[in-house]
Amino acid sequence: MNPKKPPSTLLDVAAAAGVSTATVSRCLNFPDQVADLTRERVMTAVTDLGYSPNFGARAMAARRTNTIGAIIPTMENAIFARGLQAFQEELRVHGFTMLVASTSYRPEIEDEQIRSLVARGADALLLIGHERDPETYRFLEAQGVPAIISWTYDANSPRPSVGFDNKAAIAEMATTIIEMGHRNIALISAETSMNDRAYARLLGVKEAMLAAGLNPDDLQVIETPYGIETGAVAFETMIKNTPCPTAVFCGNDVLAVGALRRAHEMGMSVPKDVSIIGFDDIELAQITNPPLTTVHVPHREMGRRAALSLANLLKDGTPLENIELPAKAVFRGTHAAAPKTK
Amino acid sequence: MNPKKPPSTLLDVAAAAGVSTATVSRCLNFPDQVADLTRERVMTAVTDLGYSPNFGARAMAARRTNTIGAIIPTMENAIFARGLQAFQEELRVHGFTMLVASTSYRPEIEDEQIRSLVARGADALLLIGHERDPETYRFLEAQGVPAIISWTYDANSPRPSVGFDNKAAIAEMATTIIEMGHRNIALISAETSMNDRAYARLLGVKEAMLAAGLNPDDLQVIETPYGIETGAVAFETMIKNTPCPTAVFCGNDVLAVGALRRAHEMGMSVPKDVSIIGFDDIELAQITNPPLTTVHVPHREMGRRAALSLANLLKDGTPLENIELPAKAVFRGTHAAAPKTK
DNA sequence: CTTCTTCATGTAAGCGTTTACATTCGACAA
DNA sequence: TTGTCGAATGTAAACGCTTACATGAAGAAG
Repeated sequence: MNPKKPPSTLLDVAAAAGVSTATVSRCLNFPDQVADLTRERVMTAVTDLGYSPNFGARAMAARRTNTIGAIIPTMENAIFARGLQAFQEELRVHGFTMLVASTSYRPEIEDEQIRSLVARGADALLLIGHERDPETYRFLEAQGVPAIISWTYDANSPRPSVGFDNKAAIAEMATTIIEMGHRNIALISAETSMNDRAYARLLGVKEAMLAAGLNPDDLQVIETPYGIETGAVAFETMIKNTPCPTAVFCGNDVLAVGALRRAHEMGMSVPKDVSIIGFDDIELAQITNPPLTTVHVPHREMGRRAALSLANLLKDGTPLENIELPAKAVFRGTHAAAPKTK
Repeated sequence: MNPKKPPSTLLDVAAAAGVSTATVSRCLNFPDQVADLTRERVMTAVTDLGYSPNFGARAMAARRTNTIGAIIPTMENAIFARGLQAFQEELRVHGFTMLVASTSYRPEIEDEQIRSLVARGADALLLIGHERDPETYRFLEAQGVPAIISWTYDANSPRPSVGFDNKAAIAEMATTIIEMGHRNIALISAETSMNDRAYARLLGVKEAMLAAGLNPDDLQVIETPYGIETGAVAFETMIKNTPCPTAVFCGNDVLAVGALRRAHEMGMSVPKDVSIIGFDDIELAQITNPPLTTVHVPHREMGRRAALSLANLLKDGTPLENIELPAKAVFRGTHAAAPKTK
């Protein structure tokens, strides 16, 4: 369509302003190192030509990008949205840019995305959960790219993280629920194979059962991909089991919302007939009817702290710490004492 | 911590494999141009060294990146999630990678993100809505970066888009609602100043009112940022107006969900006391109680078609087309005839 | 046994920045 | 006047890759 003039370069700007490329570069990066008059001349040339620095070239020459990559399992629902938002905001304060990628909960895609972001020059990475192919960690080390783990906390992990104790959080919730008389417990979980958060939550429920004198093996578990509809389907399957569970824990709020909907569709009353418990406390949890009893996750604080840690690492070399944040049960409307009739 | 060996480069691999950098490069990009034996040797070296190509250098040398940027207003809720997902999937089929950025509905941030993605080498862009500073369009043209507009369709626009007619879609819905006897109409809208979709939806409602013999100026409008809570607040304000609206349109489902919740909290019955109508038909719309009457937007199709168009443009130079997709009203549970009592 | 092809590989010139180092030019102290 | 110093600017060497072009070897054709 156009004569397709190639975009202008530093050299073009330098020529237009009658200075060297070095001066232009300094104008852009360290404005105070250059004389006021020159600076003005250069800036005019920049806007006149619509100059925009080439990121690749810049990254190559400067050997850093001020970019931090975030790799999350999904953008489909709001689970990570609030945390990421906070992460980005804090990053921005420190002069870093965020790049996001999502994996659809698939380890091989995660690996691909990690490599892609590193290749793109990410100075550091935010990753969700500890569990991944050791090869991937080796790769990051070889490339010299630091990574912080989030959405989970494990005191014993050699890798720094900022998150909460998934197991303890759900165990706390489960303990209370069991105290309310529930004996037949079910869990609709995400697939636990490559998802340590999901697995930790499973363990947490079992732990609470054990502590309460129940047999953890009696926990009925369905693993399913995340989604409202999948949650609904799982709930329906679950509820037809014998013994029929009176308390259904869900790996996250999205599943719980699906379960809740299906419960209503099946004519059940929540929480009278069955208790449904979520995890995450996303905005969704407050708009269901009744509002969802769930485990509150410190989304924003996690994002903020993760950003802060990485920014400090990149700026002054402050080593990453292992930070634990509190997650706690919030009791709203979808839990109640176990129904008497049995 | 480590001796911080710098990551290995093409040269390292070449040395390790005993070939030239050109051969390594060919191995990676055009494997069939190189002898089997050599290729094997090179590939071994690649994995041994944990080599990962430097994207910046590659982009600079090859003058393209096979990357397409998508800039959306928000990731906070699922409004754009499904469309983006489809966009990405289709892109992937054609060998392109997607880069996402979000703007929080702020034009100046959008401009920043556009520049950032272009600097990062995006070969093309997906943008939401037509309306933006002409300067931005000039910039894109100067940089030779094609962009496709989405989530809206305007036959008269000089810029190619793939979307639907926001005005007509909501007008269709409004016409039906008015036919059901509603006379006092309200609209909870996103801010219309730099959001042509929101503005078109406003016009659509007014158009329907006019066509039905009502006075468009009687439309009660509140503009508010997107969010469940903001929707709730706006609804409460709205409903206290005189005359009290019997039908409340919402600029999107998120606002509508907030409105619906507040209606319940205020002890109103929906749709008996008031009809609430959303827009977008995101997953959320089906889980409310009652399920939301809303305008269905062809999210996935839009994403797919946009990706396809851009891929074709980039591959064979097929020019972008202006594509209109259908959006249509879906009547679920939150609308009813206007209440008699007045 | 030449001469031509063809295929696999090597050579080296960019791509657009940043930045260490060199240069220039006044101002100011001695 | 001379010397010194610092501020402003210029010079040119990377940075890691792709690719047009050159080279060489091995067969095919004459």
